Amino acid sequence: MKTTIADVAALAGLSVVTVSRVINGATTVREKNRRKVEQAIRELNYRPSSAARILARGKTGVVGLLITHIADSFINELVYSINRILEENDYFLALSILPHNQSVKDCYLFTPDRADGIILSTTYNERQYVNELKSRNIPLLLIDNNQQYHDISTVSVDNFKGGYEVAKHLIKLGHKKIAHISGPDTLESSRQRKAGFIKGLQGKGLKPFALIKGDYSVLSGYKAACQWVKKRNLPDAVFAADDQTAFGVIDAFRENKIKVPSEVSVAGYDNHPFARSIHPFLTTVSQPTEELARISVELLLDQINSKNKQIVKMILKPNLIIRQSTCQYKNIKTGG
Amino acid sequence: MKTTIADVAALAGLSVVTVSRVINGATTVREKNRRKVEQAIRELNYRPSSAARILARGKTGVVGLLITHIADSFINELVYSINRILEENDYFLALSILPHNQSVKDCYLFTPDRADGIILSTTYNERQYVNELKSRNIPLLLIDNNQQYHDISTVSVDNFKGGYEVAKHLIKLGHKKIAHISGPDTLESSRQRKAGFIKGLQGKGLKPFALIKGDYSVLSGYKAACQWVKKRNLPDAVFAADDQTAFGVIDAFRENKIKVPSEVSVAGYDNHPFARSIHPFLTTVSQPTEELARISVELLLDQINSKNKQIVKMILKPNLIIRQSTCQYKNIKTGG
DNA sequence: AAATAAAGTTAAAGCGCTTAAACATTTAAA
DNA sequence: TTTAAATGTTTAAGCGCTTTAACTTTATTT
Repeated sequence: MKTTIADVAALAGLSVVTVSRVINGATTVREKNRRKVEQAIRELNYRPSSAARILARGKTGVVGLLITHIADSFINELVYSINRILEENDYFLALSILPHNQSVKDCYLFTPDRADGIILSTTYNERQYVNELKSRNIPLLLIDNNQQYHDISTVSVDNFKGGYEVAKHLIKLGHKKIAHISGPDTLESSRQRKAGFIKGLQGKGLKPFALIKGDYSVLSGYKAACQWVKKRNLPDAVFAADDQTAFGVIDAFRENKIKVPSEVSVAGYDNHPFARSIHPFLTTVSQPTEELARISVELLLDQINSKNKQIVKMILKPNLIIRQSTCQYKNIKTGG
Repeated sequence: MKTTIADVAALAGLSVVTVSRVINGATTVREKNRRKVEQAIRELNYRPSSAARILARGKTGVVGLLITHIADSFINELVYSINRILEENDYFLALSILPHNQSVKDCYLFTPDRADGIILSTTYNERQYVNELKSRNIPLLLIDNNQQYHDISTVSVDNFKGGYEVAKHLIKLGHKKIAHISGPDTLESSRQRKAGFIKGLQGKGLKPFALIKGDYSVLSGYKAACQWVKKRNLPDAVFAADDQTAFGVIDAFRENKIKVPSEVSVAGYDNHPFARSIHPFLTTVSQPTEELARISVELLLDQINSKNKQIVKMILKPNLIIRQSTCQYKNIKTGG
């Protein structure tokens, strides 16, 4: 009932070994016979059983990507890039979702013989997850998280630098009263962006106008901005720890007839797709997703193929994208 | 080097068959021996090879979910729900991404022995994808797409009804000049929402104030609203085909000092997470994700286990969620 | 203590493929 | 034609597990 390699061999009038050679790209097969085999495969709509191949070869040809959340534009791009780059290298991508509070051990990718290596991307619990995955003894790479205490390779983007660059940009525009709405303190990315921002100000002898604790949400930005409006004490510029927060800030200012950027400049972080469609177009920081994906995949494949087993910690540079939501300081405050 | 079931048997002082029985939950093992086996498994950190099991049993215990895009709040919830429900049924979820313009045949899940059944969720090319997947002769279910011409089971949400309900709601509030900004005509969901909306108006003898073609984006809503403002001819209410479009509409109105909802009511579709954080909170239509996931999984598992091979076409009802962006008609137009 | 039921064991086959070895057949080069 | 190189074939083992069958040991009943 199930067509096997033997069926193909029979139809092609050749041996199973020859068919296997064709499938696996051996060069020792005459062109004419290769054609016969390919024809038979097509006629029978044959595809080799992955389980049998994995068992026989001792490797899967699969890289697993373990992520904790998917509805996030950054992760989305990352997944696409990783998928494409793996394809270029004749590997498959298997994606696995790790719901909150669930052990890695309960997930698809944890079972042996599903993947030759795993890329982990998580914003929390990374220590537990890494330890659990390490117990599987499989090549592992942590992406977008440069925790230093793990003996595994890591590729991430420099959030400190991102925050620093935003500060530099806003200062250069002449702003002095610069506020920051951070993300959750539990996230390394958030802590780094804030630290970079503060450092950037310090370099020019400035202190933050305010440091508000947010949570990477529209609402947290909205509320922070409302507070400033209420106190009639507006900053010259706001650096929101992510674009969603920035959207909330802009929203609140507009509701209160405070013009962005002429009265207050606003910058975000992430280069969310909306950043190009909301008004005004948002000044933000974009992460080099493509590069992040390529480097991660290459490092992991090297590890899988034992080309290079060294632990690598790589930190990529983010890019400041200047759009319409930030402009030169003008001192025409109305609401302040 | 690799620990196998034989190693476990040796350490436990029992036979391989007994170990296999414990692993597979057979009831014919004495409690004492079961403990021994479990202890040995723990000591050796043993997990059976999935490839070997699949090969031996002829089934994978995996359900594949094939999706075309992930950064979408609806899909996100759906994936989580499906994952959880599969878990309850002792199945694993394997997720596979299908990039634009790529054949299903190139993706992870298409290879034999990766999954016992596949759930497909796509907003385009569904005919091609379904045909390619059918050639694999594997239980298949199409989710959120009630195309009638496929001989496969389908579970979807009634977009027509959703559009109809929004129309009814807006009419009940006293609005007469009701506009619609649709999604792409290539999407069934968009066509249905529009059709339901028009039908809803017709029932009360109304015609759409305008039917604008959008594309499920913030910008398309923004532009449509700007046009109305420019012509100084505002609708009483706007039904945007999705929440993102609605966000754009609200954005444009606010920029032009037109109050939502007191001057124009705005309704969206999808119950996007932002719908609860943007101001005003958005009246929208939510889809019964949990139910969608549960029914789909159950139907597919029935098919896999040959309990029920019938083709089922199920259409679930959406829920209108009334928030702050729609209100009673007041005739206080300023911009019209 | 004998009879019966329950729990384990050994042996063997098989899932579908890859890979190596030894040998046989073509084909191309000398 | 002879020889060597290139292709194929057959045979066999093995990847790690499940499952069945036949049989043995251990526990439970009467």
